[in-house]
Amino acid sequence: MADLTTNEGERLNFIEEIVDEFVKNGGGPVVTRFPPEPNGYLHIGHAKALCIDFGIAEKFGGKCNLRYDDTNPAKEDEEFVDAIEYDIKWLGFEYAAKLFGSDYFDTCYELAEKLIKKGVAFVCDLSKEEIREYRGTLTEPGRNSPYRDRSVEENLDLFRRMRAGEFPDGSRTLRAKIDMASPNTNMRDPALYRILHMPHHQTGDKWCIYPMYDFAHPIQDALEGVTHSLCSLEYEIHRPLYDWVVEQCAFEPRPRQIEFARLNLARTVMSKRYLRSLVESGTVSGWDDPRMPTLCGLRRRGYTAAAIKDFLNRAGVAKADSVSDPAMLEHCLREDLNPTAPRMSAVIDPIKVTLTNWPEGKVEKLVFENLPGDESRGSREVLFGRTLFIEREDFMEDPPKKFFRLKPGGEVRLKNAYIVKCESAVKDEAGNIIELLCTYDPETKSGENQRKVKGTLHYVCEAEAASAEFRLYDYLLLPDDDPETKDLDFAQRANPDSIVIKRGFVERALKEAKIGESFQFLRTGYFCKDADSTPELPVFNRTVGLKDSYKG
RNA sequence: UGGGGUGUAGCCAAGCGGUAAGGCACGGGGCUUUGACUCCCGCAUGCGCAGGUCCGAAUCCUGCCACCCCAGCCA
Repeated sequence: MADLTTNEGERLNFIEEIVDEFVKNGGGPVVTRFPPEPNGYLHIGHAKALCIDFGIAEKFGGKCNLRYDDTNPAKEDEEFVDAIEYDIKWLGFEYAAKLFGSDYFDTCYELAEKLIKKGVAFVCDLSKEEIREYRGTLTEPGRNSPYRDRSVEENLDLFRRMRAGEFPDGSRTLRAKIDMASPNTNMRDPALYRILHMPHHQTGDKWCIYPMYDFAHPIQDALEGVTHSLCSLEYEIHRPLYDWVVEQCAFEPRPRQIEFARLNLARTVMSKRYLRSLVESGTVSGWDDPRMPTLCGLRRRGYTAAAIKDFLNRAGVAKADSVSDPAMLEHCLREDLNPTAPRMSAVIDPIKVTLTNWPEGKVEKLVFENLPGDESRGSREVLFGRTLFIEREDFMEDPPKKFFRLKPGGEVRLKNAYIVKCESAVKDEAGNIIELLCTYDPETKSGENQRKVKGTLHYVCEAEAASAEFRLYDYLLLPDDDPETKDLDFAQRANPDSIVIKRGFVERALKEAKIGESFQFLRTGYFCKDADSTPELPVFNRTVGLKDSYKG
């Protein structure tokens, strides 16, 4: 009988191996969950967790739930709920159910009473500071709370009154009775419930006590039938507590927590605190600034869901702390965009070219394939005439050896048009080159002549040109090894050139492009039309440049 | 100094006692009306270090080193 779980020969990551064994041992349907806290926007690090949670479910024929981890109303907000769902769907994942941790508050409460009755939880009157003092340190054991031995009746009474709102915030907690001498400080009678007189975005003012993550999460998992609760490495130390809760609540079957290393990207900071500071300080235009590692930022930049997922899959899943190279993400992006993005012409930093032997007023129509190699994408007409614009960097007055572009006396082909020769450069009083005077060879029209020249340039003809704004992005952070700034904190390592705005020209047709549409601008890179575009001035974000093997 | 983890190439990452996969990056070459794409070729006598077991060790054993996480009424 065919193996229904995994393809033969396919290498499984360590989590998949565990799940595979689970399934082969008759463990039943696989259930996972993606548990974001609705307190911010999803970023590419969350996308890794998303890929793992949904990927495992899909690979083993199971399901994955979206469950908001909303046990702390002080930090969360409804506004993030919709944004999170939008991003998940954009990535192409479909959750079996949309749930809130707060859906289980009643059950959590009942289980808390159950633990009190079992004598493994107690109401503690110690203040935050006192609890810290009693907890001990990494090397010294803690001391039992003086309230640890209250009777079940007293604990029950106190807990019910906590729920009834009789006590102020911070005055009491419900704590697990585990082991104040445990070398794992998470096991030193951790808090299970705290008092918080604060309305919750889902449950309103029904509650004034809220369960802690460590108590609520395993309960939520078990109640949903989650078989594998996948999370990042920092929760490894919480696993004994997770298992303790499952054990004490007597859940069967037991969900299993497995931890993996979170995604890190070089020159990219993913912490919510840092991203928030970038937004609030105005360093970036918002959470969806194209320089942000948030999914909305990457999307606006022109990154595709397919490329992000491909990158995450290639980066792999393991337990070793690692820092991935953004070059791999960019590779995946180009690979995704290359076969689909229409080729268009755009000149980002223009310099005027006049073809002195081209008849004044004459305009010729050229034919450009929209996507060479894919005839189904059709072609379009592009105008060509006496006045053109090329990239300033495509001309050098005194070029090095292997400069295949324009130079005095040199020839290049203008893409899909003619071979032109640079006769002279016109300068202003300051010596800046302001125009190139060239001649064209009428015998060299594309497709009609075999004469070859080494370089081919892109251009936009004046008759064709529409003004456009180009936004060129770079990392928000300076390199780690920059001697000037390497020891500074993130806030002081901001890259002043993380955005460079240019004004140039594009083919007229691009004015009609839709917001978010991606193109490859010939010889320069992949760009996507930004929402800031107006009918008069289209704006293009550089998603990623083309690879460039020219060593100037 | 306690406990929990992790160390394989510049960056990820396979490897599960039988003689170091793959991807990215990088270098060289072919093709090219995008210096793109694509196609060839190269890239760890070596697996944190030191011993040991074994015919044979990245895989097993011992010791050491480095890095990450934990002392929230955050998640």
